[in-house]
Amino acid sequence: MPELPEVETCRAGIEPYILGKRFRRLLIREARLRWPIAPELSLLLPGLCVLAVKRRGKYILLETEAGHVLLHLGMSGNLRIATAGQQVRKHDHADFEFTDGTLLRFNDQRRFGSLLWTAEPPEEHALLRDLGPEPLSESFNAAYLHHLARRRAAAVKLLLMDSRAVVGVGNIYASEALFAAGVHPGRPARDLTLAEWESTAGCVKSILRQAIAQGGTTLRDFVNEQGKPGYFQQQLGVYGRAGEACRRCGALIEQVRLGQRSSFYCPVCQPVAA
DNA sequence: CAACGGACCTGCCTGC
DNA sequence: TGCAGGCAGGTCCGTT
Repeated sequence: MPELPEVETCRAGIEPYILGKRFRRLLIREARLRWPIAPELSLLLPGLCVLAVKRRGKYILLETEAGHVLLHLGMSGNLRIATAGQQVRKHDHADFEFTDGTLLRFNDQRRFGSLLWTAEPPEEHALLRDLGPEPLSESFNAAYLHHLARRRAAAVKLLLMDSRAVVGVGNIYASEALFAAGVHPGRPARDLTLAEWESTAGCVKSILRQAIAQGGTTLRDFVNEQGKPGYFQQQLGVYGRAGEACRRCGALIEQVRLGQRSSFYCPVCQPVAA
């Protein structure tokens, strides 16, 4: 479900409810996520304060005096602010309860998400250590991509979805950014010119910024901390639109499979040859 | 190194 | 109506 815009929507949404609050307890209903929730976390968390609510790639980090809670939403994960006594729903795997009564509830149908603890600086954690640059940072630019891709025969879309190359870009926004850039998703990454990387990097940034401004994309079930959907799906140019007319040229949008993921593109706006 | 397939899960939709 | 198969916003891990 969530790519960077949805995770950022979630982070920004929960921040005002939990920043500066003190954990009273952690209730774990189902510990079997991508990795099991460490049982010690229930003992360790009470009494600690949320000093910051940060994001790195698709991870949400809750900073405390003693370490960081690392949250990943996987494909179907979600964080909601619940009110006291609110009915527990299917797949509500964990509740963070604060001393003022605020409840942060983690729901994840497919259990690909994770809830971890690290006492070391989070950037040194095994899961964050090798992550590439943030797409909205200066270091994510054409020169970086051009150099990184010089020996990569794999499709450019797969490079954009490789978290060691850049974080936060998933299946929707990779297709959307390449459409905006006019680059065919299946082109070998090493074949793109510096000018094409210029366009691609710029489009990744602008698409992500627009999606964040719209509260993310809701295809099936993404909702923010209040249970409200995002609105970026109304601006999707190609994702999920196979057989429909390109909004720019009218040609029919095509769908191919790259790295076991559905990929969408306009055959006219995104020609195979540069 | 890079590339690929399989794995982890639940639920929904399609077609027989 | 049931059931098999495919698909879904992620990403780690083992093998070539």
